[in-house]
Amino acid sequence: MNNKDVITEKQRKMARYAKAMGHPIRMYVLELLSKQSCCYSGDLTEELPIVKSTLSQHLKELKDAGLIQGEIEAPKIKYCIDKENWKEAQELFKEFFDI
Amino acid sequence: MNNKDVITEKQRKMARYAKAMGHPIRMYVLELLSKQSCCYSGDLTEELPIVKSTLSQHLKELKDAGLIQGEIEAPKIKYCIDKENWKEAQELFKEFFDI
DNA sequence: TTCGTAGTTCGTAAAACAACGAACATGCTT
DNA sequence: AAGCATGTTCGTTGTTTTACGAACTACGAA
Repeated sequence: MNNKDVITEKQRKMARYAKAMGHPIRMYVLELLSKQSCCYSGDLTEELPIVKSTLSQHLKELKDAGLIQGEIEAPKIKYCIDKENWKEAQELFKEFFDI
Repeated sequence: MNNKDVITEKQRKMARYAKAMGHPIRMYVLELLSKQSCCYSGDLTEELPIVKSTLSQHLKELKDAGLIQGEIEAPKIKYCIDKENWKEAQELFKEFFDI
């Protein structure tokens, strides 16, 4: 109906991923996970200059964006990259930056 | 230098670029400019479902993030990719996604 | 000089984000 | 059952983002 809707689905998806990556703390977490397969929230709270509730919110955002996933490993939660979406993001950025 | 600051300069820079890319309108503009070298604000207002003042704000954000630059060509303003920073972003994302 | 075009800036309002501490939920271990 | 460890959720606060229309600025043309 709206012929002014020129924004593509790819652009929306990339914006969604990019937005999730738009905070230093979240970039830190993503880079860590992309390199070491998994980690626990507690590991991060020790290293990072934020309290656990704030970290929890950042992790939730990354999860909502689909970039990471959490697996219960009581009483902890193991976080890893969501490989499927990670790959999609990878492809999108690759195509976007023409690399 | 704060030695408790585990967040790297690269992570901060990427977060800054990612944040600027974190909106569909801005992704649209960036993709357009990455493909056609330049455009005018008026061209965009016609295509996009937002008013010119809103577009102006988005362009300002892209400019502040360093991803685009504007050149006065009275009475218009010609927008292009900021090639130097674009290249930096390219490298950062490339390294980050390991591509 | 006055008018029109092209954009930016200002003022405003609603929504989203970011951070914290307190309270809560969960599931081991005594 | 009671306590502990690990996180999440809630409530609050202040900031930032997104969007709009109105007002403004800059410049070229009539």
